[in-house]
Amino acid sequence: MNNPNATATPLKRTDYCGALRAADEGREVVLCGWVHKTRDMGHLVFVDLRDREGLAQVVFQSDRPTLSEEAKKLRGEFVVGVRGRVRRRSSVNKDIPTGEIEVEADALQVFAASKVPPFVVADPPQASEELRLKYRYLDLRRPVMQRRLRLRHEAALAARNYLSKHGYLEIETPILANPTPEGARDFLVPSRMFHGRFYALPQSPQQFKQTLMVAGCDRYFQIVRCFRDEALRADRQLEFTQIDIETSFIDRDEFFALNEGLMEALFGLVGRKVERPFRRIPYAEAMEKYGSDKPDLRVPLEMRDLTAIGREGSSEILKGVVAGGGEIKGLLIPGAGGLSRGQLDKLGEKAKALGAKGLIWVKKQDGWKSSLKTAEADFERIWSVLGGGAADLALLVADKKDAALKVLGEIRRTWPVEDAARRDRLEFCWVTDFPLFEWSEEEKRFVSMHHPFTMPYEEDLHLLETSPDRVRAKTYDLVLNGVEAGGGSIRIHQMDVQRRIFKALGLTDEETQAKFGYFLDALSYGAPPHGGIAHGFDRLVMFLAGEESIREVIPFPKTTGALDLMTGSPSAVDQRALDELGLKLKG
RNA sequence: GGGGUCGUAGUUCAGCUGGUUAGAACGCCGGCCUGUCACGCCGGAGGUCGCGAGUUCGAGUCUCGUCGGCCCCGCCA
Repeated sequence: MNNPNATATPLKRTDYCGALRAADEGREVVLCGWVHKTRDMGHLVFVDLRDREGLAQVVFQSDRPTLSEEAKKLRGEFVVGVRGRVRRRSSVNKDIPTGEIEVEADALQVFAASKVPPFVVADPPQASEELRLKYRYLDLRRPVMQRRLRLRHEAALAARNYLSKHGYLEIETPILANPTPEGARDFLVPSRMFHGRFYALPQSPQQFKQTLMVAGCDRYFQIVRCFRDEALRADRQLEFTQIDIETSFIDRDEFFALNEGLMEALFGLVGRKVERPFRRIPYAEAMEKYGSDKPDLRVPLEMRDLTAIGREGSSEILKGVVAGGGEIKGLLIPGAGGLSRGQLDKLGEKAKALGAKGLIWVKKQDGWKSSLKTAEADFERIWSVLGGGAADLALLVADKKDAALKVLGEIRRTWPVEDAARRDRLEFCWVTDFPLFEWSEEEKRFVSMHHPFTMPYEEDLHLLETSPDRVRAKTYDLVLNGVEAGGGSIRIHQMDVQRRIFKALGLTDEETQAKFGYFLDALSYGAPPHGGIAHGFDRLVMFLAGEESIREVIPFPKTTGALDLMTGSPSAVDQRALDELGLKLKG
């Protein structure tokens, strides 16, 4: 661009726009950044200049007519350098940190012009997420996004420092690895050297990190990308980042404390207090009380079992459910006794949508009111078990146990938390002792709930062959406000136990050898007792940023349709690439 | 794989039970303006109503299909 004011050599930045303060008054500075906004007053032109640290106001005055003319040509998102003197403003702008000062320009250099951007670069975003993703480089210029990138950096740094301080070494593991036989769908990578053979991108470095324990590394961690070819959600991406940790000679209490300290360090970055130690809730209890394996403890409601009232009470309906092997669960909602008939009907519809046959409600207002017809003594008993008061509402579901827990659990989970202070709390807990196996309807066999290397409780081992579904595993999920923030387990380090697990999973020796060959070999060369965890880094940063989607803290995320709207990936490849890999597309 | 919801100027949206010239705000372009900071004032340009079929005298509006965004279920060891 023709620019008579340009100095012979490019202007060299001395300061960030956003870093200038009243203390810089009188200094000659050079700022480099993007034109955020111009206000052309005729003989006076104001330009807000933006860089990653913030905004500064630059003023061009008519006593330098050529310079002023150049300034009038500036448009949004032009990249410029400005030299000038810092001075106090005649009227302070209290809304921005640099509002006390401005830069009186004496030189301007346009490094690059810009097309008119598809949306205005400003907070909050004035564009749909679709458009923001397509022009992510513009979206990321927004101060809020810059802060999130920085926060993510600081969180990774804090995690590294914390774990390093506790004796953990960050060790890299392969991205090109073997397909995982159980679990999520793998991303496959064809091999050019071996047609018909494939690498897989790791769902997690699980086997490698355990191998590092066998290798004597003792304490490993890695902030590592993981890949799962599954449906995307607000809190799930095809590729995501874990803080992956593994420890030898592990003491579970110490390990919980280590991880709680890590949370303390991370949330300390945003000035949030973390209350320790975290509550520990066995899986079975979590399901009974909250109907969820990741309870949101900000919701101050708990379920109770009322099956005995069905069995011993006067209601033929409840009696029938119990006789048929069902159970009765109750949820007391304090202060909800005033709900109208219409609101109660809505709740009933919601329960039905969740698969319940019906929802029973009970109130105590001028005598008992309920959708259930039964003796007063039954209501008295329900009230006594649930601890109800006059203004309260009780919701009951009589059904198969899992169904009843699920329905009331969902009502509990989505019940609005009125108290703002309560809503803002960080409610961490450990949910421990998940079942080792769960039945797969699809495969008609038991599959690992966590993964096949998870240690069962010794006292449950005798159930392995007779009632595998009743075997508890030494697992632990870290749950924060109803979101699974991390999960891990103590691993099996004895080959004989590992063999019994594989047998219970219905795998033959040949299959296990083919699928886990090297790893079983490794376990038989002196494996230390060990265990570990993996934290969802994106989800944690999301919490730190106060956001509700991990896309807000990932620079270049994919849409829920698995597309990258900026790059257009995934994309087709030409025939030569396929030929080289020995691949042929169907149809 | 299934359900819900959205798609209209560059952007965010409005547009009624189908009706003749599709609007607003911001942005953009031009002009004026010496203290603005959501600058102001005057003027202007800008539309394949996501795409494709269908119903109808007539479709932004109704139907079907399709593509895309978001949310949820399944799935996510």
